[in-house]
Amino acid sequence: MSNVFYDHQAIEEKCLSYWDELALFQDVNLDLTPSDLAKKSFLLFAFVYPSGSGLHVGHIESKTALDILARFQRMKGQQVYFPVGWDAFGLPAENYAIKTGIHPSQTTKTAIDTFRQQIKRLAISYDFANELATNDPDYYRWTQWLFLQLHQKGLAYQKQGRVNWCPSCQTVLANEQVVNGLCERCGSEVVQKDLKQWYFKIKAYQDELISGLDGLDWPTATKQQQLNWIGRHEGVNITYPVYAYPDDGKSLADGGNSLANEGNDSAEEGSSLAEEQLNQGEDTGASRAGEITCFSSRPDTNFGATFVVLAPEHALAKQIAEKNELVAEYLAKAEKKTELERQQEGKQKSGVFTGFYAFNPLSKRRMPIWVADFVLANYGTGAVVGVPAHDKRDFEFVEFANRQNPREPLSVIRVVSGPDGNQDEITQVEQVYSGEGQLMNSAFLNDLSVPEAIETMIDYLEEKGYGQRTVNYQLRDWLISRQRYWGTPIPIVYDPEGNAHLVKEEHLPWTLPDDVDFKPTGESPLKSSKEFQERVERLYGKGWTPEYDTMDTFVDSSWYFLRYCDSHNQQAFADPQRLEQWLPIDLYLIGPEHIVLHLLYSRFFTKFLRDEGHLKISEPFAKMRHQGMILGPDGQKMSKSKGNVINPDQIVDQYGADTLRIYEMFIGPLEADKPWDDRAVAGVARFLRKLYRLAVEEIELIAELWPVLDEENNGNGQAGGNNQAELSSPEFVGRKALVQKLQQTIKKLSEDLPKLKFNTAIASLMEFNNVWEKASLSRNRLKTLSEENASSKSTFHTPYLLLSAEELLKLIAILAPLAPFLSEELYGQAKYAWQNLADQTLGEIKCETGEARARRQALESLEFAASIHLTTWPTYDPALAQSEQITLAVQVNGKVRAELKLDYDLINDQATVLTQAKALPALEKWLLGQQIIKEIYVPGKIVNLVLAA
RNA sequence: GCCGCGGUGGCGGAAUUGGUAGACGCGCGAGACUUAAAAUCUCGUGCUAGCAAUAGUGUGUGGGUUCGAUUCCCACCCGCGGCACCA
Repeated sequence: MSNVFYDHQAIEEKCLSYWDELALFQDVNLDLTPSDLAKKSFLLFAFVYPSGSGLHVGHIESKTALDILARFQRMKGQQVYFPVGWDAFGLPAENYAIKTGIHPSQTTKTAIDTFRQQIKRLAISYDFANELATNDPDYYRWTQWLFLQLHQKGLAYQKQGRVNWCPSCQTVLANEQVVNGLCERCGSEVVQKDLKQWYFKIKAYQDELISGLDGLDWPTATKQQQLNWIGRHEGVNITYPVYAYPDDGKSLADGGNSLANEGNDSAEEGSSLAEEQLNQGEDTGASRAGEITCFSSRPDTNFGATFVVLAPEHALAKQIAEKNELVAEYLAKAEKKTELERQQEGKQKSGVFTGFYAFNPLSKRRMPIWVADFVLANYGTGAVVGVPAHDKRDFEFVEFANRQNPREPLSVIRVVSGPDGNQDEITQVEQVYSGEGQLMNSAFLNDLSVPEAIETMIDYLEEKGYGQRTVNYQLRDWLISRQRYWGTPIPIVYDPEGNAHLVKEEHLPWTLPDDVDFKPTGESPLKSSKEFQERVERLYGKGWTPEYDTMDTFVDSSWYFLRYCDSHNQQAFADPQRLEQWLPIDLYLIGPEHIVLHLLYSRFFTKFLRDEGHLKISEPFAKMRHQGMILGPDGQKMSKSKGNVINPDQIVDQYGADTLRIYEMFIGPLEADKPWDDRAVAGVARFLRKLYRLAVEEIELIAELWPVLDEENNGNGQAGGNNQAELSSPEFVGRKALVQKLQQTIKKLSEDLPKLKFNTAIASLMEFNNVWEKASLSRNRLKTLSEENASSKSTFHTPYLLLSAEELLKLIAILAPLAPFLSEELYGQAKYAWQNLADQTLGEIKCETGEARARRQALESLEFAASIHLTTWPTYDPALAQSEQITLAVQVNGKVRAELKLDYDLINDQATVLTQAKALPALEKWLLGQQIIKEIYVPGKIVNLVLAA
């Protein structure tokens, strides 16, 4: 018996071909009946890029997690849809093609085949009948269709402008793909280029992308990151008149108006010289030179605004540069800087004075206008007012500016008091205060709090016509053009005059040509295709040309879940009823690295298609969770260069797929990062081997013992008609504890699996296994003992069962989602061993008693499904799962001093519990001569006796 | 700087409507089997003192609330992730 060997290789091979034969979970019916609708569960795993190196252990973690859930839900009777597909376009395959000359379609196909084979080997129960790949014309035809729809609504547009360019990848990048000034893919320094590119107008949905987050069951951190990225800021756009002075000699085109009647009403004492000069405008020769609008989220501090700064890209800055060499020089320098250089300069301020002034009507102050690259062109208006007392950057800029131009220093005016009413002058950067406080030096705002002052000020500005309430967003439109080959062609053609036209819908899929030269030239590789050019001229006319750019692969991967609803549909991207039935996704498991880009884009597409009448939902992913990363044994992120990569194939070869699955689920919470531990893998393998051995022994024993079973062994653990001696026999006690543990384990798994708490679920199975092992051990001892004694003709001991057939089947069933191979094998063995017992063994048996016959027939009539994975999830009996006795901690003054064994029936009997507790011998020395002033009993939890001090 | 998450034995981690901290696994120690090793099995294992019973102490630090705090509140320290001259 103990030589039972779990031959994982043979068993896995056998199961895989058996499941293939059954087409288990393949091609599920996606047309739901109304009663099935409530039970539908659409489980989605992040789209995978099929890289050449195959599946890594990180993939396996998240795939296994969802697979366990899928299998569990199926056993619970849910209608589960668990599809798979490939994010197959992308740079690595193309770069590989450049190096080797092998066409990306070839490497991609090979990679997908490898992935699919590895996934099957791990028993991930995907529905492969609906598999899709983004490089399939059947798929990208609808990606292109989506482009057409967006274009027709004005949400896909072409724009000339400065864009991020990766010199190594030879393509533009979206803002989201630039990380700290570097290309997120290859790490090269990103430079700016002026190009005409295609954009999707995601900003059209910016408000809904915020409000839509409210009802979603997503981790709060994820929601927060999306909010940060969209970056909504309320504030006010304040417009200031701009003046030039004759001595500066650079008046702008349309100047000439005097300041005349500006700001008479709120005049304060102590006007500075500058203000007086301004107020006397005409006399000093100041001339009106247009106006400038600045965005501010802190208009309450506007009395402390002492200067204005323009971004180098600002229109006014460019205008000034035409007549001012210093400014022109600065703009030229700023333009050449890369994102990285701007960032590396960090807090090092630079800038140049323009010679112009803005007039602050509140403080009656003239504010010198500077140009500096710390102001961003594409946020707000590209111009800001400087409030150095309450903004660190502004203060640092003042320090710089006053070195640069000491003849006309910028001043620092405190307008908000600090904590404890601090009103000190601000002379050092450490004093700059951006927190809340009382307003000061601010006329009608004085003594108001910051929020009050903001409201009062905005109302005032609006009333006076100086400003207008505004909302700004950090989100920018999505640049989707890529100068690469291996992607979805943008369905646009140009007429001979260069005007863009949509490719006609009947020409979709607008196929990616094959005859291209991959060598990067800085231009789109599609330019080299003869076929592409000929196709356009044939279909659209002489002199017409195709759009040579392809789409960002995020376009492909941000609507795939819709296609899953109906992957083979030739008439539409999916059938409307299917979409309505299956969406939204019930659980999306995705790595934290996709939180910003992919999710934002997917939500944008969903909202757009809803507005077009194709979808009824506004949010695609009702519930989302993230898996953590599996780190190398050294606690570092796995990477080839560090040599700490674990190869999953090798683990499967050595220990089997179930071990790998359970190990990865066991090492820690799904969402946490956790290091790989080789020795712990072996521990999991040991656990499964023991479990298998115990189960096989029990299966055999059940089959062996049917003719001689007695009541207590075949029952459900209840006392029945046994006498006292039987009840207290070790085998009865051992069996009873085991059955109780089984009930508790079913309960634990039923609760933990839907919550994705696989680590604790597995721990409870291990606990069960430990109890089982101990019980089995004492049974074997008894057996050995009785065999020895049998020869000397003393007491003969009957072998006994620890688990009944039904109980064992329950155990095998709860194992099924976690260890699909092991449980299928055990299920098959049980079926084989227990069916047709009479045929197998009756010949050897002299006489079958009536009772034994009944037992055999009961065993034989157990119904077996074709697979354990087609059976239903076992139920548990709460009464059986509950121990009859509980152990209660008894505290004295909050410290545990004794334990009280308590019958479960007495759990609510406070008086008895307290009496029993106080009588505990262990408490004697603590209570002796002490007065108890308070007795606390929390039913089932604790007793605490509080003594007088 | 802002936003978010976290800090528990030698290690991964468990336990939260406040109720015996350390489940489960790894490692480690002792023992059994073996000529020996591996494998397997048994017992032990937070720390300190003690042969032991036992006592003290213990969930990043310092306070607070409570009969009782890993859990709640306040302040701080450290780590991780995201965003970042966003005015």
